[in-house]
Amino acid sequence: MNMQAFSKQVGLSAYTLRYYEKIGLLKNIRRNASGHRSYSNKDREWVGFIVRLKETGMPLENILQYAELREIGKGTLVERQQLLEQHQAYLTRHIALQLSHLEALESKINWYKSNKMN
Amino acid sequence: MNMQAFSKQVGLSAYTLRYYEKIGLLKNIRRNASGHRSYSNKDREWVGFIVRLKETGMPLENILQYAELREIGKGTLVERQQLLEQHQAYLTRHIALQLSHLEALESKINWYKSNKMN
DNA sequence: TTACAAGTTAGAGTTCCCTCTAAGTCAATT
DNA sequence: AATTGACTTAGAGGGAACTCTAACTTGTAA
Repeated sequence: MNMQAFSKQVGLSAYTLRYYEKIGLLKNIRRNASGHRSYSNKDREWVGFIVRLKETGMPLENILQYAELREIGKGTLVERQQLLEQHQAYLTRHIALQLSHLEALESKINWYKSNKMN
Repeated sequence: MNMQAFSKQVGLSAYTLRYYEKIGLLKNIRRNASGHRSYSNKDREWVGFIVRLKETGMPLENILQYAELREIGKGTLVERQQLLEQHQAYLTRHIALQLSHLEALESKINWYKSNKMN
């Protein structure tokens, strides 16, 4: 799969995909005869996971850490699990915070609604 | 209330508080005889709301928009309510997304857990 | 009365995460 | 043979949100 199609599929610009490769988040992307990148299904899965981590607020540096452990292989399974569990804890806290913010926002909106009839 | 104490209370650095003033997010902060800022309870409430909006992912530019409407006065109640309702919708979607990400993360963690016994 | 802490300003610097530019290559079409 | 379009690279540029520096003032305490 070429750059353009892959970019559309994963929702990242070609610039961003090259950037992720530059910083080491993506490795060993296959090239075709003319030197163009050719993305595989494995690449799609991996980028999908990167996007998930990113969308939940994990900085690229931390994702990179995970990526490097993954690169090393089976010996790092425990460490990777720990990283994800830490992030899970963070995300759980984050969601709780967002929910409380949503409540506060709703009560502010209700204040506006009741103030309309003044 | 002076800079230092206020900074601690609202959880923003003195730098950030000055920066917010510079970009117009904070206005008419009282000054004492020696020209130092003196924050009021109203200021604390307003900064608290700014922080809430910021923590739920609203860009400063949008918060500034709300701030400017607020500055104008009662005539902008409807507009402000609309802004908040848009943000409420955004936040609701955001939380739903985060929850789905959390689920996916948990199933990934479970995969790690079951792979331990290989 | 000199030292120190806490403030002030304008403006420069930093971090994160892209995003774009310039110059070039390659394969397919006209 | 020339044009088109999608790619390639290294490295520059950009926006958001701070964060810090330098030079200065002011009030308190020793």
